[in-house]
Amino acid sequence: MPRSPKQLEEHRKQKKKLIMDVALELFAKGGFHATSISQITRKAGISKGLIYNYFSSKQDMLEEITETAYNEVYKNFDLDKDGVLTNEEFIFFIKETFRIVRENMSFWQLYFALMVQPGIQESFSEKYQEKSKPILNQIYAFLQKNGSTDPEGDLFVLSSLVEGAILYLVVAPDIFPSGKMEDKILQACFRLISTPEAPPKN
Amino acid sequence: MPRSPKQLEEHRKQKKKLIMDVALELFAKGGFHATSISQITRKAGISKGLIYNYFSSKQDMLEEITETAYNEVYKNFDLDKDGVLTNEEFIFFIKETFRIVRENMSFWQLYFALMVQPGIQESFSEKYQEKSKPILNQIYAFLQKNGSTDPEGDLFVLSSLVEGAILYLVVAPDIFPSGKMEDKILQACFRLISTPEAPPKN
DNA sequence: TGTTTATGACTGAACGTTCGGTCAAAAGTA
DNA sequence: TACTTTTGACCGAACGTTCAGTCATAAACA
Repeated sequence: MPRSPKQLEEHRKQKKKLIMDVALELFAKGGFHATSISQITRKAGISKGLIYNYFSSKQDMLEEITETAYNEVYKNFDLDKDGVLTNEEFIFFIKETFRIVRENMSFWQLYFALMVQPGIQESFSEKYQEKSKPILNQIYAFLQKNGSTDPEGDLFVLSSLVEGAILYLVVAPDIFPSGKMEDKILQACFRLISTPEAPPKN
Repeated sequence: MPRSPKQLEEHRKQKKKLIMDVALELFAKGGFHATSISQITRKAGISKGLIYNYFSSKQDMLEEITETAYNEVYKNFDLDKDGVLTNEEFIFFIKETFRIVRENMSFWQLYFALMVQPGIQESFSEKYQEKSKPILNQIYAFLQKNGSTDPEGDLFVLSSLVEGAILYLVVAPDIFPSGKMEDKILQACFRLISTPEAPPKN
């Protein structure tokens, strides 16, 4: 249809993105199995067959969507890796987390669905753990630096708190007064990481 | 006539429970839409038709399962209602929560799936909120008693922490060293509810 | 003309659901 | 006791429907 090979590739890229965006939204809202190819094509304004010019199967589509989405997510987490996190960087990290979740609600909805029901995408949990490991390691080091005697356990507690809050944000975004709650979670984090002897001045 | 009505009813009750147990497990593991009636009947050792002597539809089955399961869950939460929670009762409450989750893993897996994807069971989230409201109210009062200046916000933070931990417990039960982590969560709760001026002796 | 995107009617498999019918067991009858 | 009647749990083939995926064809460029 278009002209040069360059333009061609560009066009394919855009079409693929359109399909993936629509599919992600429908998968997130209704679930993978409950969403039909026809629904996707209807909403994307394309034909059924075209899907299979871009993806080899519905399953493949899901995998490409999750792969792309969490690459998108994690490329935003480039705190300088060399040193251990400062307090400011930790605050930034938490705020970034909430910002990213708020801007990719559909993905995070799908994320929880795939976490809870691993049968839908076999390797999702493992892949995700792998991707998030460097970040968790930084938090781990941050906890050690802050005098934690059980950084593993404290990391778990912190993760629970943040993941729980994200779950609320995703499940009930209109109940969640996000500005205030972000601050509350941040405060709670500092309460949890500070050693009992020396409470933080923050 | 044939069997006595008493015997009959008892038998029906048991059969229904068998079907519901099997279905709950499969729904939890594989998801509602991905689980077929045939799978359920195969695992329960019954015929396809029998399902429809006990339930009017697959959807109805899901609704009866969730209704029964969370009645089961909440009947165990009978702390004496009159007064405000003591510290000991609060500790008991958290420990009970984890115990109940550990003993009903399948339900809680399904719970998260239905929370994240409300399309599967329309009224689930609302029904669940209604059931859990009295408990949350008790915690709310407990937070007020403990000097919280923002019990609403603190309740949210506490809920996030506990729900996040439960999510971990459900998603990765073998990674979660449950004994230790329960204690950690409990400690974290007390850190969060204590006023900054007067840290708890616990 | 040759190449590639795009279409949508089509297919076979699998799904939830239905229904005519079977059968073990209890109650009635003698 | 032995035979008949009556019940409802139970079965599984078959139904209509929906699904993911296919393919012959057309349209739009080069």
